[in-house]
Amino acid sequence: MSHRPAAGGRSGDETREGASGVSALRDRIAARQPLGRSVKAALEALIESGALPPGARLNEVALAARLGVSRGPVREAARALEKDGLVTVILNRGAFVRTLGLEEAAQIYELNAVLFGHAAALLAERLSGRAGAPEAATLRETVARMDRAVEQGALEAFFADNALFHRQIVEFCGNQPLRAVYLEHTRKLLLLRRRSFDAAGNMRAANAEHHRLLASILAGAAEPARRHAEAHTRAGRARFLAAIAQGGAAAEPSDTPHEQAP
Amino acid sequence: MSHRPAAGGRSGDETREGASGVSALRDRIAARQPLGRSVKAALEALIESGALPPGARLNEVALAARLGVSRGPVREAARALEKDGLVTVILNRGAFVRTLGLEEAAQIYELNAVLFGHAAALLAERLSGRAGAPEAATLRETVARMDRAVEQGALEAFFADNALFHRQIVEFCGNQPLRAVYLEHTRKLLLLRRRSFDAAGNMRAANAEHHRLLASILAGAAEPARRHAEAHTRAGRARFLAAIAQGGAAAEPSDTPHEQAP
DNA sequence: CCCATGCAGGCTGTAAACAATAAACACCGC
DNA sequence: GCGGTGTTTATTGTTTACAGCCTGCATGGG
Repeated sequence: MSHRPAAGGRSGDETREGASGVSALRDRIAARQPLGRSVKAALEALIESGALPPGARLNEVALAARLGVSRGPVREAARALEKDGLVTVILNRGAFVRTLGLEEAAQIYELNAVLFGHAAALLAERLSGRAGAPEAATLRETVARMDRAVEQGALEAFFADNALFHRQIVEFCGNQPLRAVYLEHTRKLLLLRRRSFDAAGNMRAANAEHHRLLASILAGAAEPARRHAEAHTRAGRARFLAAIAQGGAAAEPSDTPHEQAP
Repeated sequence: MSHRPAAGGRSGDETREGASGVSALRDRIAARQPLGRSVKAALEALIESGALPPGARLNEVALAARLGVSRGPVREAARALEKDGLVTVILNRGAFVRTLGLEEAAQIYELNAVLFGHAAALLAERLSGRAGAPEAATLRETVARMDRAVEQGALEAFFADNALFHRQIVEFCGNQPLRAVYLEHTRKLLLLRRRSFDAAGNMRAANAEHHRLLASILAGAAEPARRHAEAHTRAGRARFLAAIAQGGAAAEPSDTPHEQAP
């Protein structure tokens, strides 16, 4: 089939090439998904990296030019980000990177505590009596890796496995909508705050909480697992708020020198 | 300001008018919001009314013509609906109205039970010691209206106030993200199942549960309120599953004569 | 010196054209 | 008759163009 001039994808027709850095998107990533999807990922990266700080406006034409696509996919991505809660769009004004207020962040932690707690309880029930289940082994491995990271003071590694541990629990609990909601809100927290809160000292405490939680889950004790999971999340909130209080780099919309929504 | 030819909005330039029924959208609704928003609402109405049954495909050009707008806003609305979980889009194939499987519906009920339970607990704490709070009065009124509806066998009225009661509780609990998630998933359940499950007999039972729940909340008893709210939601799930089991009109994707995704 | 008004520019909202994919159909060889 | 293949057609993905809105600045009046 398709004995057409082969077209060679769409890499050839872009004569006005490298306008700037992030480009080169069209050529590789567009492989098997709508462009809007790739653009959304690119925008998320820009937000995470701080290139688009909270309060900044997403200029459609500028971003389109920068990514080497037209405004359509950029618009689509912006609306998707709005649904994800990362930006807010105002009629005829455009999309702005949201600033996560302290109040809202605290509420998200509260929500996450309930969700994570229930996931832990569900998982404990699922694993009850099946200590040899593959999920159990996986969780044990993850915690073991975190132990090593703590010993070595490897912050990045700990962060990664910490996120993985939480993800695995909500994954294994079996409730898909719960998993989706939890991950969505966790990502919101991660993207919109500067992740400078978890000092090395807190790493030890957090890991100890992980051990207690995992023990309850593996013992099949649903309610203790729920309590430990909730307590762990609320402890995370406390760490976050404490870091903010002592002049942490986050939340307050006043320190963004960029244009921002009224 | 704005002493321009007054333009009269954008109602004048559409000479090729009434293509079909649902139209007339552009002229009125577009008042102060992007068209995509209005289109999304229109599509939701079409889904709820059954004009777009589960499994049906959303033809962009057809819908655009029918609503009297171009494909852009329709696309935007379709993507928004995907984020809401009402449709799934497949690359180069389009958007299809989702069919809510029994499994997933049950999981959503489970999630909602936890969320609603926590909302009730939070609200109980908030109202603890403040029996005269305006929220308390509002809730009492809603339940009173439901009492009357039950006596008169007014199903529609009961449904409306039932939804309102739940909405008020998550509203008053003070946690905005929790409220958003709960309402989103509740709407998903409402839109994707034929709401034929709640027979008149169940109405009485549900209302009794409302009374118990409200009593706990007003008494400031957080944990009992949580238990009642969870039980109420799970009872709703049981009613739903029972209705399905006895040949209810829902869920199974096999009975949709329309084209559907593979 | 301060404030309101008029004006210009940039940017978004919407529409319509263009390109490419995927499904459906008809045709051909076996 | 049947499976495979080439072609057609409808529909989506993307780009480009146009119209209106909002904002910022300059200008004139109080």
